[in-house]
Amino acid sequence: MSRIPATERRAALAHAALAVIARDGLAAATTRAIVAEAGMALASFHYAVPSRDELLRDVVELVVAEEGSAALAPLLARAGSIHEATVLAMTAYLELVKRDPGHEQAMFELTQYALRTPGLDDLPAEQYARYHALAIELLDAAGGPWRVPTADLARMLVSFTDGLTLAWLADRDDAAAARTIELAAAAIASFAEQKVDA
Amino acid sequence: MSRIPATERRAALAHAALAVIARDGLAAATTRAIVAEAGMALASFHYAVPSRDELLRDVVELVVAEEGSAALAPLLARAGSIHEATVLAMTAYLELVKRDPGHEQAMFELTQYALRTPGLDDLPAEQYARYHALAIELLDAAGGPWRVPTADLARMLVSFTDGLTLAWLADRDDAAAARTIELAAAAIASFAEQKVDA
DNA sequence: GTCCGTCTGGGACAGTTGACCCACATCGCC
DNA sequence: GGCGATGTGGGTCAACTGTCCCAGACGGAC
Repeated sequence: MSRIPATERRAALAHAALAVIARDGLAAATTRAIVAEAGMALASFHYAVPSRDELLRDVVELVVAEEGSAALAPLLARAGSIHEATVLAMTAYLELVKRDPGHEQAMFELTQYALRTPGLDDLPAEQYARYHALAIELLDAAGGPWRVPTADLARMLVSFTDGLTLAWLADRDDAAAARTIELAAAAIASFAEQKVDA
Repeated sequence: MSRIPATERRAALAHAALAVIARDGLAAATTRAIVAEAGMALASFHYAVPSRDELLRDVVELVVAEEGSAALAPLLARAGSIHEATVLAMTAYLELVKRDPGHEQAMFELTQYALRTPGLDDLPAEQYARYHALAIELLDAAGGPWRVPTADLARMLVSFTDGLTLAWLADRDDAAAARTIELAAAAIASFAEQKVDA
């Protein structure tokens, strides 16, 4: 094993941990499983990271940063109507989930774990603040102005996406998920300013 | 310890397990913690239940049955408009979550665990089928007929409730949750038949 | 009152876990 | 070319886990 600075190892361990969690679940993400995934010796773990929980904190931050900006931002540009844009964006997101369900499930597991763990219990609030901020960006890009505060609509969009994912993970019903997206998009589009017809 | 038939012990263990999971999380629900909560000897565990996973299956079924029918059904009767009824129902549900957040989080943890565990991975689909069926009942009771299939709307309602819960568990923002409910209720009410104005 | 199946309690087991320690290799710098 | 800081590897530790075993206590049927 070549010599690698501790900071790099720490990042590599976070990536390895995420891979293990996505594949086998959070419970299987033991220090041994993580270093095996990273191809390191067990001792490197506690040399690079004070504790397992500390590494999981890194993992959550990694997931939020990566998942958030990289995956969702570019989806909303084209498309004519707001309804269409919303459907496209949510469908693209669901495709992402379908392609790697474990990865998405890993996020939920990490959030639940963080909520239960002293010292990590501040993370979920941060995590969802990031999501909500991202949703605001998306809604702004999608059209607007909106008849209701964009922040409120953003929170609804995030809630909706989470619920959609959870339900699909549970029953893997592609068709039902698509119909739900259609409905949700219609609901969101109905809050657009210009759509008020009465 | 008085003599108790195995079937009763099994039920008592399931309740104890749920209590432990709600309080300390799924990871803390060891066989020892569960029997301690139930006030039993460790040996009683494997006398009453073949394995820990088998008990967790009981717990999921317990949660689905109890949570589902008992908590949500009676909430929707009164109220004038569909919008108002929806707000009332969702607010009541959120109150339930606030009163015992651990209980609600336990459900998510159990679902995630079941998805990862061979032999339990059929449970989440069943669990969500129950939720969806319950939501259909609620929507039927709330008013209707609806402009879209009730089943689709039900799935949206469940997704929405899950997402709402998840977000609130993460940031505990009561006011934001209330505003999200308002929006969601408006969205759902807009799918009511008589509300078509155009 | 005897007996047999049901239930109980304490103890034990092997396996796994997070954390740690210390002797050795390697690197950049003087 | 030596030297101190930085990284590595193997082995080890106590704690905890799910599961099991067995001797005994209790209950009701005869």
